[in-house]
Amino acid sequence: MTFDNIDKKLLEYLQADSKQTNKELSNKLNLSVTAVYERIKKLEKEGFIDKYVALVNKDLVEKSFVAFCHIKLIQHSQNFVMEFEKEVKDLSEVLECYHISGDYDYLLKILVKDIAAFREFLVKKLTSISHIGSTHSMFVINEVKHTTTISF
Amino acid sequence: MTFDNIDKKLLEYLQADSKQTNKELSNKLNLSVTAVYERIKKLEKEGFIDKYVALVNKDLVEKSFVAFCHIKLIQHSQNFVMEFEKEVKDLSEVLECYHISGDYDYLLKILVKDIAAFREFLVKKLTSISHIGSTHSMFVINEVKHTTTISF
DNA sequence: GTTGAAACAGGTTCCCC
DNA sequence: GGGGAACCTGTTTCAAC
Repeated sequence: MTFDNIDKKLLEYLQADSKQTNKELSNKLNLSVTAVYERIKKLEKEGFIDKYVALVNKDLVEKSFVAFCHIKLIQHSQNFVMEFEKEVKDLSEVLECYHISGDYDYLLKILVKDIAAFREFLVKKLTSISHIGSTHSMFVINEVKHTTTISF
Repeated sequence: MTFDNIDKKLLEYLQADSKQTNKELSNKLNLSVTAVYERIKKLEKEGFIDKYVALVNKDLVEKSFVAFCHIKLIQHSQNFVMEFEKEVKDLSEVLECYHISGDYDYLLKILVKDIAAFREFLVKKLTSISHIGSTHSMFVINEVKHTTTISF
């Protein structure tokens, strides 16, 4: 499909603020409202836009503690990998989980209330998951940058 | 301020899909449309909702390569830290940057087109930033989980 | 907090170029 | 593909309970 520079601009605007009206977008893009509307519908239909969401301030809702956790599995048989990944997906404290190259197998981003809640999570939930060998945690001291926006 | 269980439910719904109508939300929450409307406005005004955004499918827009990059600074004087953080914020390939505990000072999440683009980014942009001591990169083999939703 | 209704704005459709 | 106008759905405001 065609995906031109106007579409890229449009995606950048919608990633910054999805509540803008088509009229506002049409001004920024020098297009008519109809054209903007059709381009957005096209981007939605073709899957360029996954979904529209509200981003919540984690500090105000008492989820201020962020940690990254490296995890090594005991074994790497397909069964072990699949079971581990399935169980991790069900943990609401785990916002992100990546299978990565390097010394460890996985990198997890964890969000909880405070360090006590993190300890609780680590002991009660994470390390009780099947097939975990070792873990290594890093605490976030400061969030320097955090965006969901892909730039073109 | 009051922030009750209905507000939490409401935030969960809006984090999952911010394009729902107030009528749909009122059904799920067993509230009137007016009540939903007022709660949302309250959550926006008090800062619980940072913003509304579109989430873009990175693979369709040719940004399929994700890497995490550990960075150690040469020195940790306030000037060095501030300069480094300022420069990192301006790099569009860096979606996230955290000051963390542990062997390295920072953890960065990088998004680019492919491994060639990553090499380019590393050599041309990242390592030319001031005060960087050493770096250590980990490539994402598979994204097991990735959500922006905070659970309550 | 609820209901209902009125006013308005924006999304959506249609027809034109 | 883009533009303009009509239409229609959802948001916003308000009054009364």
